[in-house]
Amino acid sequence: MGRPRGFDEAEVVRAAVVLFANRAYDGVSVDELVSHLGVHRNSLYKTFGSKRGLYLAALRWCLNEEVPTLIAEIERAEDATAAFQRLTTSMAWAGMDLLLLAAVERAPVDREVALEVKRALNSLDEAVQRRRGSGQAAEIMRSPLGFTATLLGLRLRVRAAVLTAESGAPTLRHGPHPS
Amino acid sequence: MGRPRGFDEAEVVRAAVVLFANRAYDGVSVDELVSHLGVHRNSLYKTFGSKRGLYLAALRWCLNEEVPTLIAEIERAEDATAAFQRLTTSMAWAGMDLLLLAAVERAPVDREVALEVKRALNSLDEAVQRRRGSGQAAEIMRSPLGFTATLLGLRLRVRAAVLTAESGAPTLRHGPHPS
DNA sequence: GAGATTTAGGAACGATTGTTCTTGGCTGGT
DNA sequence: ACCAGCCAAGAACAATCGTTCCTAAATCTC
Repeated sequence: MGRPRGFDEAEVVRAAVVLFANRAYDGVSVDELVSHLGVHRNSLYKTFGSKRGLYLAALRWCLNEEVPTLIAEIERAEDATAAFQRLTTSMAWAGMDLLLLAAVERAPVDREVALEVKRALNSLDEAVQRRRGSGQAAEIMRSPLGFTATLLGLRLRVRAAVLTAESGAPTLRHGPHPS
Repeated sequence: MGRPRGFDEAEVVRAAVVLFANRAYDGVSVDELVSHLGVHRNSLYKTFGSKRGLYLAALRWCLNEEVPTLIAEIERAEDATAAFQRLTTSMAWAGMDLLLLAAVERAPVDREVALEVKRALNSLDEAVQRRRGSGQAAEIMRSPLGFTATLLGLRLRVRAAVLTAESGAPTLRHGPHPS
C-alpha cells in the first residue's frame, strides 16, 4: 500500500473534457493539463500512458456520458427546432464540442478517434431515427443558415469517416487522404 | 534589382490551402510548408511575415476564389439534394475543408480568422437566400444523418462566432470562451 | 568588372513540446 | 522503527517548433 492519490481519475477525465472541448488537441499542452487537472505529470503518464491516452479517455467518457444525455434531449424535445435550440446553445455541452473538434481535427488522422466519433454519430442518427417528427425538418433547416450548417456538417462527417470508411458505408465518400 | 524569385506567390498560397485543408494548423510545420510549397523559409517570412500570415493569405484566397465557386454550384444546382451531393463529395473542395477547419479550430482563438470565416459563411447564407427552393429542405435534411450534420454545423457556427459576436448578431449565442 | 540588392540555402537560436527519470513524502503491514 | 510500494514534485531529456541570422548565388545597373 503506497501513498494515496491526490486526484480522482474520473474527475481528471471530466476536467480534460472541458480543456479539449475548448481548444485544439495540439493547443492544449501537458503542462496545462497538469495545472488544470490537479494530477502530476508522472501520475498522468502512469494512469493514461500518454497525452493521447488521456484524450481518448476524455472522448470516450463524453461519448458514454454526454451523448446519451444529448439523445435524451433529442427524444424529449417537442420538435426539432426546440432540440436544435437547446443543443446548440447550452454551455454545458462540452461533450458536444469535444465531439465536434474530435471529428474535424483528430478523426482524419487518428483511427481510434475516428471509430469513437463514428460510434457517437451513429448513436445520434439512431436516436433521431427513433424519434417521430424528425422527418419534418425544423424551421431552421429551411433557412439559409441551416442549409450552410448542414453543408458543413455533412462535409465534416465525410472527413471524419476517411479512416473508417468501408464498402457499404453510409453517406458520401471522399475527403482528405491520410498521409 | 536582385536575384530573381524561384517561386510564384499565388502558387505558394494555393499549395498552402491544400496543406492547411488537410490537417490542423499546428499539425502543419514550417519545415513541411517549406518542403511542399517550393519556397525557402527566409522567403516565406519575407513574403508572409509569419506562419500565421501565410495561413491568413491561404484562407483569404480560398474565401475569395473557392467560396464564389461554391456559391455558383449552389445557384446552379437543380435542387438542394444535388447541391449537397456535389459540394460534399468533390476532392477539389480543399477550400471548403479549409473553411471547416478554420471555423472549428482557428476562429475560436484568432479574431482575424473568425472575421474571414464569418464573411464566408454570410456569403454562403446570402447565396442560399437568393436561390429559390432552398426553403424546400433537401431529402437528406430530413434524414437522421442530415439532422446530426445540421446539429454539428450549427454548433460549429456558434463556436466560430465567439470572437466576433455582437448585439443583434444572428443565430444562437454561447460557445467556448476565449482564454 | 564592380557594386547594390534580392533570393536561395541552409544553420542557429530560444522556446516549447511530450515523455522519462530522480528524489522525497506518505501510507499500511510487519 | 523499518520496509515496500505508490504518489508528489519537480528536473532532465531529446526532439521539434517558429523565427532570425549568416553566407553564397544571381541578377541588373553603372
